[in-house]
Amino acid sequence: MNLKQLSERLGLSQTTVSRALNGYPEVSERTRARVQAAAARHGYHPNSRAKGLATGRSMVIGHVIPSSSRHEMVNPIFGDFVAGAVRKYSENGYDTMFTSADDTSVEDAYRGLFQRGAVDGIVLQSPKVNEPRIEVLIRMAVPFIVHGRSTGINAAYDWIDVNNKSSFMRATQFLIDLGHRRIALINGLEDMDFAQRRRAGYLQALDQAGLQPDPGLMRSAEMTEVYGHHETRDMLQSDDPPTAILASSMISAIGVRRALDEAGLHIGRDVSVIAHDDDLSYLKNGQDVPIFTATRSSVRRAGELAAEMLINRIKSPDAPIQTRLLEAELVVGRSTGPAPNRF
Amino acid sequence: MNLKQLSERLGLSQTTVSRALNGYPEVSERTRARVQAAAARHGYHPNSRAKGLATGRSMVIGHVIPSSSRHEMVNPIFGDFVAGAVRKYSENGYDTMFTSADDTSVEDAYRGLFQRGAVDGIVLQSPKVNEPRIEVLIRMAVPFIVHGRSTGINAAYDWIDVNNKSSFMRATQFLIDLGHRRIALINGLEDMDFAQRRRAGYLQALDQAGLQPDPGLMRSAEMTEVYGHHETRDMLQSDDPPTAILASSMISAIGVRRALDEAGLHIGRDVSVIAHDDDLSYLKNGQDVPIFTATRSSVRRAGELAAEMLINRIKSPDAPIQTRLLEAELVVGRSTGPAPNRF
DNA sequence: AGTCATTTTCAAAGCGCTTTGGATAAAATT
DNA sequence: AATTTTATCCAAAGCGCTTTGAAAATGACT
Repeated sequence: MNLKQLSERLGLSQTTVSRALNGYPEVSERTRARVQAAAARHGYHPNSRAKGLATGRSMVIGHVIPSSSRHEMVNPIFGDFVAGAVRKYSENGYDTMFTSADDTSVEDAYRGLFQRGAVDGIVLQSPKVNEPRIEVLIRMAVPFIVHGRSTGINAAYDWIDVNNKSSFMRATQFLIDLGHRRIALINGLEDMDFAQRRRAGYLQALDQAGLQPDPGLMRSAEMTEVYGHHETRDMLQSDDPPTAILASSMISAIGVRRALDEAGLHIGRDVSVIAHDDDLSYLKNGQDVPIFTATRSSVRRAGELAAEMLINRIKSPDAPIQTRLLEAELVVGRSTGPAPNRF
Repeated sequence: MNLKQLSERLGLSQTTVSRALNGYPEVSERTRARVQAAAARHGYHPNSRAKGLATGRSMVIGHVIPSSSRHEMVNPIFGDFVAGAVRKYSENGYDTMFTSADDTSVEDAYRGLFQRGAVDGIVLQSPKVNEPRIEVLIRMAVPFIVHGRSTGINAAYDWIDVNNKSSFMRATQFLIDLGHRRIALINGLEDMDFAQRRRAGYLQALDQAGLQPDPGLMRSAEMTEVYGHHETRDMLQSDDPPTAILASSMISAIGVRRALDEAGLHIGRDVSVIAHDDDLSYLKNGQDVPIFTATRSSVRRAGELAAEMLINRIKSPDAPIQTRLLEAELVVGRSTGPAPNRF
């Protein structure tokens, strides 16, 4: 059932039917009601491709799946971020399109999506330092938003980010206040922008306390459970092991916990742990009492906000740049305590 | 730059340019080369909506995000399944579209996607028992594939599934062989088809060993970490606690481990644990030695296979029904051991 | 009753592509 | 040299919608 057939059945022109359905005022309410009833009865669904062709808008937002080709790794925050965003898109009549691309062809993937008219806007996730994709998007003049930021890119662009630096500074400070001096940082991949900022916060807190950073206590890799376990075990075997550990994700914090358990160490007493908690739906940090002391910021909420900001950008391409910095909350759980072996 | 402009610039008709670009034989190789060069030089990207309108195919596959509205929960396997599928789609020239829908409007979501021509095929994830969505899709005559199956639906449809029953039967059998008699099942939501099948396997193994199932040892809910922890703690407090636990996911198994740790019990010695492992990229079950004894089946691989099967279905709508049952592998790790307190 | 303003409807063009059914030029056949 | 094949290329129609510019119908006002 298409517009033509529907309009013939109603004895009206396509124009009138189209207008009736799209809420234009140039059509009497009686006619509109009649048209809507007929559309519902015959299950008429306007063809979105034809509509897109005619309007020049696709009503679709594009995402590129953030899978690092190196390790075939899907970021665990992906699901929740997307769930938040997609819901906002739907509310505003937008669909969502995904493409995947290995690192070599991301540029083509973005070009593909936008230049062939498949999407009206793009979300860029997991930016690296000096993220080249940002300039690609700017050059294409596509509305986009970055989830995160990219140090080294001076151009202005819309972004939404957690204040990674301040939250890791605060967490480090918290551990220092508890008397810890040997504090390890189990961070994300070096070239990720968020990882750099978190380290900067960590270093600054150490510096303010007059502590020398120890390169042996700063690890970085993809934030898996196995990685958290491996690095922790490694550090525990050193001559001067850490008494506290900052983990860049709940997933690797779980690995940290496993390594501590295996070593017979009690978390929160022998070794303190603070994790960054994205508040994933399947991995809540406890129910009433938090399991881990954590810097918390809901990635699902970030997805919702990112979607709203992007839709605004699409509606007003020339509006001033929008940015939004979310502050993570420090929740104190049972994984932290005073440093042992104090004088 | 569109086809018309490109063809004018080349001094050729739109027909010829279109054919040259799409690999039709009615065009000389010299012309084709010239056209391709010009297209590349001017960054010509055929508009996919126009193409779709003309061909009647959208070259897009639709997914509906499996978020149970009840708990705003995103299934953790979502990311990996999708990553596997999307890659296969790309290889075959398909894009991927997502919609979200709360439980009340799923039918509309599917209708919307297909009937307005937005997608050529649909993937249905996380089917429940008597899944009504399947009949909706059949009635719409849309090519689709189900990841999982649905007990109670007699109609024939394409599906790919893990042999949940046999793998849980085997895991239970394994625990029985180790001398366990009080075996708990921490399962997914009751109404999920996979949960039913897993329980059926569990019950059958108990039955074959002449063991009475204990309702107090069978739990089911959404498979979060907190849930695994909560149920385990609850069961440990009973008069006759289990000596072994089967967990329906790695995530809840992590909660199980946490509860055991808190109770001062040693996993694999005091209490044995077997988990179902979807082989998620960020949550590998150890590297060399598995952490948990587990029934393992890669959900990413399932995504790839589902994509292939769906693309076949789209290509040949009248081909016989395809189904595929994957056998999970039982990997023995360090979370299982002989039952304690034997006579 | 006649005029003007307003409401309601419509025909047709256009969005950017594919594809059908020729037409033309070059090569092969008689 | 005339005819048939074959290789190239093209004009135009069509996919299903929106939207412009105009026409018809209605109502309001002298």
